Amino acid sequence: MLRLSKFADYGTQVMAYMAKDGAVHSASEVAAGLDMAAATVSKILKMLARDDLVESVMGAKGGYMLARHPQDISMAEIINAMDGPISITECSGTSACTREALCSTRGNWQGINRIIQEALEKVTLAEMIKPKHNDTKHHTHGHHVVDISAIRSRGKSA
Amino acid sequence: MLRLSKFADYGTQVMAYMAKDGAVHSASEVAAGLDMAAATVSKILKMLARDDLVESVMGAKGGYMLARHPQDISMAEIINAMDGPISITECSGTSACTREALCSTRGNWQGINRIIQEALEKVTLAEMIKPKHNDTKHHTHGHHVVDISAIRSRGKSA
DNA sequence: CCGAACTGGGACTATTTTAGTCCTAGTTGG
DNA sequence: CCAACTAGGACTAAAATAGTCCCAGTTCGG
Repeated sequence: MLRLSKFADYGTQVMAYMAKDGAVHSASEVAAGLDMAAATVSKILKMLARDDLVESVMGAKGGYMLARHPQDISMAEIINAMDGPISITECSGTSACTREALCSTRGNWQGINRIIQEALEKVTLAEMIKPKHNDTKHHTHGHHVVDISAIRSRGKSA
Repeated sequence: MLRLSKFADYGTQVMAYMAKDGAVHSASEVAAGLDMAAATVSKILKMLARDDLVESVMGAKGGYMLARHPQDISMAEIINAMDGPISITECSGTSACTREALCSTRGNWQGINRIIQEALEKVTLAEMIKPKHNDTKHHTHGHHVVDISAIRSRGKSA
Protein backbone atom coordinates (compact mmCIF):
# COMPACT_ATOMS: atom_id res chain seq x y z
CA MET A 1 0.00 0.00 0.00
CA LEU A 2 2.03 2.86 1.25
CA ARG A 3 5.53 2.55 2.26
CA LEU A 4 7.29 4.39 4.99
CA SER A 5 10.98 3.90 5.49
CA LYS A 6 12.31 2.13 8.50
CA PHE A 7 13.94 5.39 9.42
CA ALA A 8 10.59 6.97 10.01
CA ASP A 9 9.92 4.23 12.48
CA TYR A 10 13.31 4.56 14.10
CA GLY A 11 12.93 8.30 14.25
CA THR A 12 9.65 7.96 16.03
CA GLN A 13 11.15 5.55 18.52
CA VAL A 14 14.01 7.87 19.24
CA MET A 15 11.66 10.79 19.65
CA ALA A 16 9.44 8.73 21.90
CA TYR A 17 12.43 7.80 24.01
CA MET A 18 13.45 11.39 24.42
CA ALA A 19 9.93 12.48 25.15
CA LYS A 20 10.14 10.78 28.50
CA ASP A 21 11.89 13.82 29.89
CA GLY A 22 13.37 17.08 28.75
CA ALA A 23 16.88 16.09 29.65
CA VAL A 24 19.89 15.81 27.41
CA HIS A 25 20.64 12.34 26.12
CA SER A 26 23.74 11.32 24.24
CA ALA A 27 23.37 9.25 21.10
CA SER A 28 25.01 6.27 22.73
CA GLU A 29 22.68 6.47 25.68
CA VAL A 30 19.63 6.44 23.44
CA ALA A 31 21.13 3.60 21.46
CA ALA A 32 21.58 1.57 24.60
CA GLY A 33 18.10 2.36 25.83
CA LEU A 34 16.55 1.45 22.52
CA ASP A 35 18.85 -1.46 21.82
CA MET A 36 19.99 -0.15 18.49
CA ALA A 37 23.40 0.34 16.93
CA ALA A 38 25.03 3.52 18.19
CA ALA A 39 26.07 4.64 14.72
CA THR A 40 22.55 4.31 13.45
CA VAL A 41 21.00 6.20 16.31
CA SER A 42 23.59 8.87 15.87
CA LYS A 43 22.61 9.24 12.25
CA ILE A 44 18.94 9.44 13.13
CA LEU A 45 19.57 12.07 15.75
CA LYS A 46 21.52 14.14 13.29
CA MET A 47 18.66 14.04 10.87
CA LEU A 48 16.20 15.03 13.53
CA ALA A 49 18.48 17.85 14.59
CA ARG A 50 18.77 19.11 11.06
CA ASP A 51 15.03 19.61 11.01
CA ASP A 52 14.96 21.14 14.46
CA LEU A 53 13.00 18.39 16.05
CA VAL A 54 15.73 17.89 18.61
CA GLU A 55 18.34 20.31 19.80
CA SER A 56 21.95 19.36 20.05
CA VAL A 57 24.39 20.26 22.78
CA MET A 58 27.96 19.95 21.67
CA GLY A 59 31.02 18.99 23.61
CA ALA A 60 31.53 16.61 26.47
CA LYS A 61 28.34 16.00 28.44
CA GLY A 62 26.55 17.04 25.30
CA GLY A 63 23.79 15.24 23.52
CA TYR A 64 20.29 15.87 22.26
CA MET A 65 17.00 16.92 23.72
CA LEU A 66 13.53 17.43 22.34
CA ALA A 67 13.25 20.85 20.79
CA ARG A 68 9.57 21.15 21.63
CA HIS A 69 6.92 19.52 23.72
CA PRO A 70 5.65 16.19 22.40
CA GLN A 71 2.22 17.66 21.80
CA ASP A 72 3.75 20.30 19.57
CA ILE A 73 5.49 17.84 17.29
CA SER A 74 3.53 16.19 14.53
CA MET A 75 4.20 12.88 12.91
CA ALA A 76 4.36 14.67 9.60
CA GLU A 77 7.41 16.52 10.85
CA ILE A 78 9.16 13.39 11.99
CA ILE A 79 8.45 11.51 8.80
CA ASN A 80 9.48 14.52 6.82
CA ALA A 81 12.76 14.77 8.67
CA MET A 82 13.55 11.13 8.11
CA ASP A 83 12.26 10.45 4.63
CA GLY A 84 12.22 13.87 3.10
CA PRO A 85 9.22 15.42 1.40
CA ILE A 86 8.95 12.76 -1.22
CA SER A 87 5.79 12.79 -3.11
CA ILE A 88 3.91 10.44 -5.27
CA THR A 89 4.83 11.11 -8.85
CA GLU A 90 7.86 12.47 -10.55
CA CYS A 91 6.59 14.75 -13.22
CA SER A 92 6.05 18.12 -11.61
CA GLY A 93 4.67 19.61 -14.75
CA THR A 94 8.06 19.66 -16.34
CA SER A 95 8.13 17.20 -19.17
CA ALA A 96 7.96 13.49 -19.90
CA CYS A 97 4.20 13.61 -20.17
CA THR A 98 3.16 13.62 -23.77
CA ARG A 99 -0.50 13.19 -23.25
CA GLU A 100 -3.03 15.48 -21.78
CA ALA A 101 -5.23 12.85 -20.24
CA LEU A 102 -2.30 11.36 -18.43
CA CYS A 103 -1.04 14.51 -16.87
CA SER A 104 -4.46 15.28 -15.58
CA THR A 105 -4.29 12.22 -13.41
CA ARG A 106 -0.88 13.34 -12.24
CA GLY A 107 -2.22 16.58 -10.89
CA ASN A 108 -4.77 14.68 -8.92
CA TRP A 109 -2.11 12.70 -7.14
CA GLN A 110 -1.08 15.86 -5.46
CA GLY A 111 -4.53 16.28 -4.05
CA ILE A 112 -4.24 12.84 -2.54
CA ASN A 113 -0.83 13.69 -1.28
CA ARG A 114 -2.14 16.71 0.49
CA ILE A 115 -4.85 14.70 2.16
CA ILE A 116 -2.31 12.32 3.57
CA GLN A 117 -0.06 15.13 4.63
CA GLU A 118 -2.86 16.78 6.53
CA ALA A 119 -3.80 13.57 8.24
CA LEU A 120 -0.23 13.15 9.41
CA GLU A 121 -0.04 16.69 10.64
CA LYS A 122 -2.90 16.06 13.01
CA VAL A 123 -1.19 13.25 14.87
CA THR A 124 1.25 14.46 17.50
CA LEU A 125 4.16 12.71 19.09
CA ALA A 126 2.34 12.93 22.40
CA GLU A 127 -0.48 10.89 20.91
CA MET A 128 1.89 8.36 19.49
CA ILE A 129 3.27 7.67 22.92
CA LYS A 130 -0.08 7.05 24.46
CA PRO A 131 -0.93 3.35 24.92
CA LYS A 132 -3.58 3.39 22.26
CA HIS A 133 -4.13 5.95 19.60
CA ASN A 134 -7.76 7.01 19.46
CA ASP A 135 -7.70 9.18 16.38
CA THR A 136 -7.79 12.91 16.29
CA LYS A 137 -11.05 13.65 14.61
CA HIS A 138 -11.76 11.16 11.94
CA HIS A 139 -15.16 9.86 11.06
CA THR A 140 -14.59 6.17 11.14
CA HIS A 141 -17.67 4.93 9.45
CA GLY A 142 -17.84 1.31 8.57
CA HIS A 143 -15.66 1.39 5.52
CA HIS A 144 -14.21 -1.93 4.53
CA VAL A 145 -10.81 -1.38 6.01
CA VAL A 146 -8.05 -3.31 4.33
CA ASP A 147 -6.17 -5.76 6.44
CA ILE A 148 -2.96 -4.31 7.69
CA SER A 149 -1.36 -7.41 9.07
CA ALA A 150 -0.54 -8.93 5.74
CA ILE A 151 2.94 -7.65 5.27
CA ARG A 152 4.98 -8.44 2.23
CA SER A 153 2.25 -10.50 0.66
CA ARG A 154 2.81 -9.29 -2.80
CA GLY A 155 1.62 -12.59 -4.21
CA LYS A 156 -2.03 -12.65 -3.50
CA SER A 157 -4.04 -15.82 -3.64
CA ALA A 158 -7.53 -14.52 -4.25
CA MET B 1 7.39 11.79 2.86
CA LEU B 2 5.36 8.92 1.66
CA ARG B 3 6.43 6.79 -1.11
CA LEU B 4 4.27 5.15 -3.67
CA SER B 5 5.85 2.83 -6.19
CA LYS B 6 6.07 3.82 -9.80
CA PHE B 7 3.81 0.89 -10.47
CA ALA B 8 0.98 2.58 -8.68
CA ASP B 9 1.41 5.45 -11.04
CA TYR B 10 1.62 3.21 -14.08
CA GLY B 11 -1.36 1.25 -12.91
CA THR B 12 -3.38 4.40 -12.65
CA GLN B 13 -2.35 5.48 -16.10
CA VAL B 14 -3.31 2.16 -17.57
CA MET B 15 -6.63 2.23 -15.78
CA ALA B 16 -7.20 5.76 -16.97
CA TYR B 17 -6.46 4.74 -20.50
CA MET B 18 -8.93 1.90 -20.37
CA ALA B 19 -11.53 4.03 -18.72
CA LYS B 20 -12.03 5.87 -21.98
CA ASP B 21 -14.31 3.12 -23.16
CA GLY B 22 -15.51 -0.28 -22.14
CA ALA B 23 -13.84 -2.01 -25.04
CA VAL B 24 -11.20 -4.69 -24.96
CA HIS B 25 -7.64 -3.48 -25.33
CA SER B 26 -4.63 -5.68 -25.80
CA ALA B 27 -1.55 -5.02 -23.70
CA SER B 28 0.44 -3.96 -26.73
CA GLU B 29 -2.24 -1.52 -27.75
CA VAL B 30 -2.25 0.09 -24.33
CA ALA B 31 1.53 0.18 -24.38
CA ALA B 32 1.51 1.97 -27.71
CA GLY B 33 -1.14 4.41 -26.57
CA LEU B 34 0.71 5.14 -23.37
CA ASP B 35 4.17 5.04 -24.86
CA MET B 36 5.43 2.44 -22.48
CA ALA B 37 7.29 -0.83 -22.97
CA ALA B 38 4.92 -3.59 -23.93
CA ALA B 39 6.37 -6.03 -21.44
CA THR B 40 5.89 -3.60 -18.62
CA VAL B 41 2.32 -2.80 -19.51
CA SER B 42 1.64 -6.47 -19.81
CA LYS B 43 2.92 -7.01 -16.32
CA ILE B 44 0.81 -4.18 -14.96
CA LEU B 45 -2.28 -5.49 -16.63
CA LYS B 46 -1.68 -8.90 -15.16
CA MET B 47 -1.48 -7.43 -11.72
CA LEU B 48 -4.63 -5.47 -12.21
CA ALA B 49 -6.38 -8.55 -13.51
CA ARG B 50 -5.29 -10.56 -10.51
CA ASP B 51 -7.13 -8.13 -8.30
CA ASP B 52 -10.16 -8.02 -10.56
CA LEU B 53 -9.77 -4.41 -11.53
CA VAL B 54 -9.68 -5.41 -15.18
CA GLU B 55 -11.05 -8.48 -16.83
CA SER B 56 -9.01 -10.47 -19.27
CA VAL B 57 -10.14 -12.04 -22.49
CA MET B 58 -7.83 -14.77 -23.66
CA GLY B 59 -6.93 -15.86 -27.14
CA ALA B 60 -6.48 -13.92 -30.33
CA LYS B 61 -8.44 -10.67 -30.30
CA GLY B 62 -8.28 -10.92 -26.59
CA GLY B 63 -7.10 -8.29 -24.16
CA TYR B 64 -8.32 -6.49 -21.09
CA MET B 65 -11.20 -4.29 -20.16
CA LEU B 66 -12.23 -2.44 -17.05
CA ALA B 67 -14.05 -4.76 -14.71
CA ARG B 68 -16.21 -2.00 -13.29
CA HIS B 69 -17.19 1.57 -13.97
CA PRO B 70 -14.52 4.17 -13.19
CA GLN B 71 -16.65 5.65 -10.45
CA ASP B 72 -16.79 2.28 -8.74
CA ILE B 73 -13.04 1.83 -8.60
CA SER B 74 -11.10 3.51 -5.82
CA MET B 75 -7.50 4.58 -5.87
CA ALA B 76 -6.98 2.41 -2.81
CA GLU B 77 -7.82 -0.61 -4.90
CA ILE B 78 -5.44 0.31 -7.66
CA ILE B 79 -2.59 1.05 -5.30
CA ASN B 80 -3.34 -2.10 -3.42
CA ALA B 81 -3.21 -4.15 -6.58
CA MET B 82 0.10 -2.68 -7.59
CA ASP B 83 1.95 -2.32 -4.32
CA GLY B 84 0.22 -4.81 -2.16
CA PRO B 85 -1.23 -4.01 1.26
CA ILE B 86 2.04 -2.94 2.70
CA SER B 87 1.82 -1.19 5.94
CA ILE B 88 4.01 1.06 7.91
CA THR B 89 5.83 -1.07 10.42
CA GLU B 90 6.87 -4.65 10.50
CA CYS B 91 6.00 -5.88 13.92
CA SER B 92 2.37 -6.89 13.88
CA GLY B 93 2.33 -7.62 17.54
CA THR B 94 4.32 -10.76 17.03
CA SER B 95 7.74 -10.27 18.48
CA ALA B 96 10.92 -8.26 18.04
CA CYS B 97 9.69 -5.56 20.36
CA THR B 98 11.26 -5.88 23.75
CA ARG B 99 9.97 -2.70 25.20
CA GLU B 100 6.51 -1.73 26.13
CA ALA B 101 6.80 1.95 25.38
CA LEU B 102 8.07 1.22 21.92
CA CYS B 103 5.36 -1.14 20.91
CA SER B 104 2.75 1.33 22.00
CA THR B 105 3.92 3.65 19.30
CA ARG B 106 3.78 0.79 16.86
CA GLY B 107 0.13 0.21 17.45
CA ASN B 108 -0.54 3.83 16.73
CA TRP B 109 1.03 3.57 13.32
CA GLN B 110 -1.83 1.39 12.33
CA GLY B 111 -4.26 4.13 13.23
CA ILE B 112 -2.42 6.42 10.89
CA ASN B 113 -2.40 3.74 8.30
CA ARG B 114 -6.13 3.42 8.49
CA ILE B 115 -6.59 7.12 8.04
CA ILE B 116 -4.59 7.09 4.85
CA GLN B 117 -6.36 4.01 3.63
CA GLU B 118 -9.72 5.66 4.12
CA ALA B 119 -8.63 8.78 2.34
CA LEU B 120 -7.56 6.71 -0.63
CA GLU B 121 -10.79 4.77 -0.68
CA LYS B 122 -12.72 7.95 -1.18
CA VAL B 123 -10.99 8.92 -4.39
CA THR B 124 -12.33 7.11 -7.43
CA LEU B 125 -10.74 6.46 -10.78
CA ALA B 126 -13.43 8.62 -12.33
CA GLU B 127 -12.25 11.53 -10.22
CA MET B 128 -8.65 10.92 -11.11
CA ILE B 129 -9.46 11.26 -14.76
CA LYS B 130 -11.19 14.57 -14.37
CA PRO B 131 -9.01 17.55 -15.39
CA LYS B 132 -8.64 18.74 -11.86
CA HIS B 133 -9.36 16.86 -8.75
CA ASN B 134 -11.45 18.93 -6.42
CA ASP B 135 -11.33 16.71 -3.38
CA THR B 136 -14.06 14.54 -2.09
CA LYS B 137 -14.89 16.23 1.14
CA HIS B 138 -11.81 17.56 2.77
CA HIS B 139 -11.55 20.78 4.67
CA THR B 140 -8.63 22.52 3.09
CA HIS B 141 -7.95 25.17 5.63
CA GLY B 142 -4.75 27.05 5.39
CA HIS B 143 -2.49 24.40 6.81
CA HIS B 144 1.12 24.86 5.96
CA VAL B 145 1.15 22.35 3.19
CA VAL B 146 4.52 20.87 2.51
CA ASP B 147 5.91 21.55 -0.89
CA ILE B 148 5.35 18.67 -3.17
CA SER B 149 7.52 19.75 -6.02
CA ALA B 150 10.75 19.13 -4.21
CA ILE B 151 11.33 15.61 -5.31
CA ARG B 152 14.39 13.70 -4.33
CA SER B 153 15.68 16.53 -2.22
CA ARG B 154 16.86 14.40 0.60
CA GLY B 155 19.57 16.85 1.46
CA LYS B 156 17.80 19.82 2.83
CA SER B 157 19.40 23.19 2.96
CA ALA B 158 17.33 24.94 5.59
C1' DC C 1 -6.01 -28.23 -38.19
C1' DC C 2 -2.39 -25.02 -38.03
C1' DG C 3 -0.50 -20.70 -37.17
C1' DA C 4 -0.89 -16.11 -35.46
C1' DA C 5 -2.38 -13.13 -31.67
C1' DC C 6 -3.14 -12.96 -26.93
C1' DT C 7 -3.05 -13.73 -21.85
C1' DG C 8 -1.00 -16.39 -17.52
C1' DG C 9 2.50 -16.84 -14.58
C1' DG C 10 6.80 -16.94 -13.42
C1' DA C 11 12.06 -16.51 -13.50
C1' DC C 12 15.59 -13.52 -14.09
C1' DT C 13 18.52 -9.31 -14.34
C1' DA C 14 19.54 -4.65 -13.73
C1' DT C 15 18.95 -0.50 -11.31
C1' DT C 16 17.82 2.33 -7.69
C1' DT C 17 16.82 2.93 -2.72
C1' DT C 18 17.51 2.04 1.74
C1' DA C 19 20.02 0.77 5.62
C1' DG C 20 24.00 0.75 8.13
C1' DT C 21 29.05 1.74 9.13
C1' DC C 22 32.96 4.51 9.53
C1' DC C 23 36.09 8.36 9.28
C1' DT C 24 37.69 13.13 10.00
C1' DA C 25 36.58 17.52 11.89
C1' DG C 26 34.95 20.69 15.33
C1' DT C 27 33.21 21.72 20.26
C1' DT C 28 33.22 21.63 25.21
C1' DG C 29 34.06 20.14 30.06
C1' DG C 30 37.36 18.87 33.37
C1' DC D 1 45.43 18.92 26.81
C1' DC D 2 42.58 14.85 26.92
C1' DA D 3 38.31 12.59 26.89
C1' DA D 4 33.43 12.68 25.57
C1' DC D 5 30.39 14.39 22.25
C1' DT D 6 28.21 16.19 18.00
C1' DA D 7 28.65 17.61 12.59
C1' DG D 8 28.72 16.01 8.28
C1' DG D 9 29.88 13.28 4.95
C1' DA D 10 31.77 9.24 2.27
C1' DC D 11 31.36 4.67 1.71
C1' DT D 12 29.62 -0.21 1.69
C1' DA D 13 26.17 -3.67 1.97
C1' DA D 14 21.67 -5.29 1.48
C1' DA D 15 17.26 -5.27 -0.24
C1' DA D 16 13.40 -3.63 -2.78
C1' DT D 17 11.90 -1.98 -7.36
C1' DA D 18 11.64 -1.74 -12.07
C1' DG D 19 11.95 -3.89 -16.23
C1' DT D 20 12.78 -7.93 -19.52
C1' DC D 21 12.18 -12.43 -21.16
C1' DC D 22 10.49 -17.06 -21.67
C1' DC D 23 7.33 -20.88 -22.01
C1' DA D 24 2.72 -22.57 -21.54
C1' DG D 25 -2.23 -22.23 -22.40
C1' DT D 26 -6.26 -20.20 -25.04
C1' DT D 27 -8.85 -18.56 -28.97
C1' DC D 28 -9.59 -16.68 -33.62
C1' DG D 29 -9.18 -17.11 -38.54
C1' DG D 30 -8.05 -19.26 -42.41
